[in-house]
Amino acid sequence: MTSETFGVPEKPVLEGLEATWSARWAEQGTYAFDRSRSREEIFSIDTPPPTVSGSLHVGHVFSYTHTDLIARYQRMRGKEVFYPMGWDDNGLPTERRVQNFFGVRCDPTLPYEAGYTPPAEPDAKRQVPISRRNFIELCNQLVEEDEKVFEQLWRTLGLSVDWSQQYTTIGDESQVVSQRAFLRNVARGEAYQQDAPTLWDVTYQTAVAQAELEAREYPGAYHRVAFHGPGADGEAAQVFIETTRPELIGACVALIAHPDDERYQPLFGTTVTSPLFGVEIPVVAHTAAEPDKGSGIVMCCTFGDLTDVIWWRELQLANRTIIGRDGRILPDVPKWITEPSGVELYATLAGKTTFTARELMVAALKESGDLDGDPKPTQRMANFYERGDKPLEIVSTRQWYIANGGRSADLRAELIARGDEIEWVPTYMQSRLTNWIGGLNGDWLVSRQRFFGIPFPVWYRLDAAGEPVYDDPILADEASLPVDPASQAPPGFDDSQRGEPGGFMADPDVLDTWATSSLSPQIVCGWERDPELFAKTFPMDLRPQGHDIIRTWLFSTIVRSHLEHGSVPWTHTALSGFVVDPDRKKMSKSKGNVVVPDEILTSYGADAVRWRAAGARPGADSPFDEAQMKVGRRLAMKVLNASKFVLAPEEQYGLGADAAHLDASLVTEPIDLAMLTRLRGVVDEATVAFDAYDYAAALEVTEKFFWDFCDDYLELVKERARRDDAGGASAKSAFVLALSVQLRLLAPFLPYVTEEVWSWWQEGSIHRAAWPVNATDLTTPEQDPGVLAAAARVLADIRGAKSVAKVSQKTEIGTLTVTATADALKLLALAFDDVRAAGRVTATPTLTPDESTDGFAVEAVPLPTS
RNA sequence: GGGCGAAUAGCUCAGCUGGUCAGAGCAUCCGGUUUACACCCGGAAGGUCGGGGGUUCGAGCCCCUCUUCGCCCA
Repeated sequence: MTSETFGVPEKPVLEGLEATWSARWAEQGTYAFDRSRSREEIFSIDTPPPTVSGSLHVGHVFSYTHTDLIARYQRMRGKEVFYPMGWDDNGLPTERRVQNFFGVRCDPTLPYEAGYTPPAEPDAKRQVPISRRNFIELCNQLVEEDEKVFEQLWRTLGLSVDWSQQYTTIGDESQVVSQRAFLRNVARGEAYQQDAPTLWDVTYQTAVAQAELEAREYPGAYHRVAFHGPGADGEAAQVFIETTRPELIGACVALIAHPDDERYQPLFGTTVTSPLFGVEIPVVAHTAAEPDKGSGIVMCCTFGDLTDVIWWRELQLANRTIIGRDGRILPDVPKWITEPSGVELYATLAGKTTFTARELMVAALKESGDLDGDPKPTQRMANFYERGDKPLEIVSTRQWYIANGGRSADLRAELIARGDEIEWVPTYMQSRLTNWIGGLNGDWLVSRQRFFGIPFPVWYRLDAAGEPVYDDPILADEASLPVDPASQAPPGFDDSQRGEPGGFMADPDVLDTWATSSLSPQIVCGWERDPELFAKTFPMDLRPQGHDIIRTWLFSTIVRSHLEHGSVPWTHTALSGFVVDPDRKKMSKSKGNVVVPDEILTSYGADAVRWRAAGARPGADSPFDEAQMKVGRRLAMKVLNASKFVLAPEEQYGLGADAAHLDASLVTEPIDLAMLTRLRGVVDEATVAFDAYDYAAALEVTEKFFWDFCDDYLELVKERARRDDAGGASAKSAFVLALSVQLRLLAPFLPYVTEEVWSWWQEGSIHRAAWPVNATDLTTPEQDPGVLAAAARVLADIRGAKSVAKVSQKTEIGTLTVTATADALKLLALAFDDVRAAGRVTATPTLTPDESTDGFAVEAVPLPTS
């Protein structure tokens, strides 16, 4: 084999490696999944589908790199890696992006318009209403373009994904899986519909699940308001409550105080009347009332907050809804308000926003004298939908739920136990799941009043009056999935009966996006579609994800798998931290501190960016620091240059070593053997670290060795390596043996530069090569690594002497005295010729044994330069 | 208020079950045009390991407590 076949470039560069090799990998199917392998040989990864309507930032780049490190390691260990990529295009983020991008909005009442073209100059403020089908077409069009951009970025980054295995959360396969899983939940009684108080976002006009809540500070004011009771002797007595929401007085159903609160004990069981409306209100006791808050007695409404819901449920209070889904006061005067003045007041509130209604109420309370003092401003915690900017209202609506343990202690215990079956990286993250499950207080609300999502495979019969019969839904047949009930008629009906009395109507809602992504293992593994694949990949081996979505994605995936399969969805989960800006603040678009991945990939190269990502340990947040990328780039560059030096022919000033030198029997020099002995330790450590998903530690130990290899060993031995004798052969063989092992150890981190170098002298892709194993890759005899350490130590002191003398490192050493213990000197002697050559020691050195010395004492005197 | 995590050189972090554990890289400073590499090489300086207690022959490492920061949940 001559060097012409492969060839080492004169001046290797990093530029262009991404384009060259990502194309080659695609062409040669380097990362293609071979499904003929057995379950034991397969490692399956439940990749997080990124939200395509968002933009990728450097945090994504880091966490996807972390997964890829594991994928590449497992592949080199001989596993067939099942590594698909998904795109999360389902749901509200896409709707919002389509609205802004095209300047349209969905109006489900409009008819479909074939060949519709959106406005040429989109105006986000004047969105053109279009039909649901047109809207969805635009969603599909946009996500397709977004997904191409994402794929290109992932390919450049070098993710070893099998690109033939892609899915989207809105795609047909996801629809089939989501609908089928839902139908089975219904059949087993795990999914049900209920008319119940629901957290409602008035902006997006949709129900919101507990997991999507976010508590935020919200400015408000305490209003001290009088309710009226009969005094002891028939005189009117006043009971003061403090509320931040006086507009809800008309929805008041009870006043509640703590049972031990002596101030209010006489009132329990009696009634008072509400101010302005004169409605009779019971006074009751409940332990959730806080005596030291405000006046200690609180007004319970339909519904001001989640505590009101608890009271409503536990105390069986009346339902007095006055706020509609649009967040405005309902138009009709409620039947419980009968006082003429109350009716009149209500009429002025009807149709107003809660904000306006509050102002009107405050004015009326002031006038009637029921407001005590001025409102006291406060910051209260209010629940928000995580994407919304108005506090959530609680309205009564009919929604679909899936059991998640929120209403069953047994199920909670089972789900917590599933968490125990999973290996967590890092382990402490498990407590976040356990705590979350423990704190659940309601089932999982899965219906959303949105458009771009997977529809419920459900219709409702219409009775003779045209009213839907919700108790007896018509469910789609599994064989007919995916189904769109809005355009398809249920079994036994035809479309002319849609909306007619005696006919049917479609369930108008779509499934929560988490209801689909919670099935990602079922989607990618081919549940019910490809039983052979499913058996070989499920339960999956690894779920990588961010720690911020443990309560949503991780938890809901466990729920679905537990309910459907009675198993965990995967055996391991690895949680990535965030990339934070240098001030340790989370990166977000609104703060303007987002680092765009393309820029750093272009400036430093994929290998350098991956190197930096690998330095962030699992679960730990990592501040972004561009200076760090330079270090990764330097490592990649060093790999190129050191490899070139070893492999290039002599006419290129290389050592001319090649694959033919991969012969352990040629390595005879003690220092060469010592270096390889140390490398064996590195292989062991890196392997142990990777097995524990600690890629950062694997990189650290490998990198440390590599720099020492370059700076000390290579420098010590390179003169001898040029010789044409046994000593030269020993060095060349040691070089290529060490290079082969190190390239493979670095391959998961630096896939481009290691592949490039591998191609100079080896057949096939390094990424399909075997992870180094000492028993086969490093079979040289054991040698005390102290030989190398001693030589490196003395060489460092010689360099130091030249540095202090401010002379060139080329300067010859005239006097050299080394003092150390006899044993240490013995080790040094085994490599002393190399030390003398590397240090340019021309004079005869003096070696002085001294058992009292610790380490080496070196005195080196450079010769004066002429 | 509860849970989890973190606090080690100017910066980013290693320091595994207590005994060469006071380290690395970056930045800084000094020096070197060295036929692998100026996208380089060598060298130096830098910290009473957040504060206070305790356990121990011995503590960044274990226990208690306080302070600060981050995330999650109330």
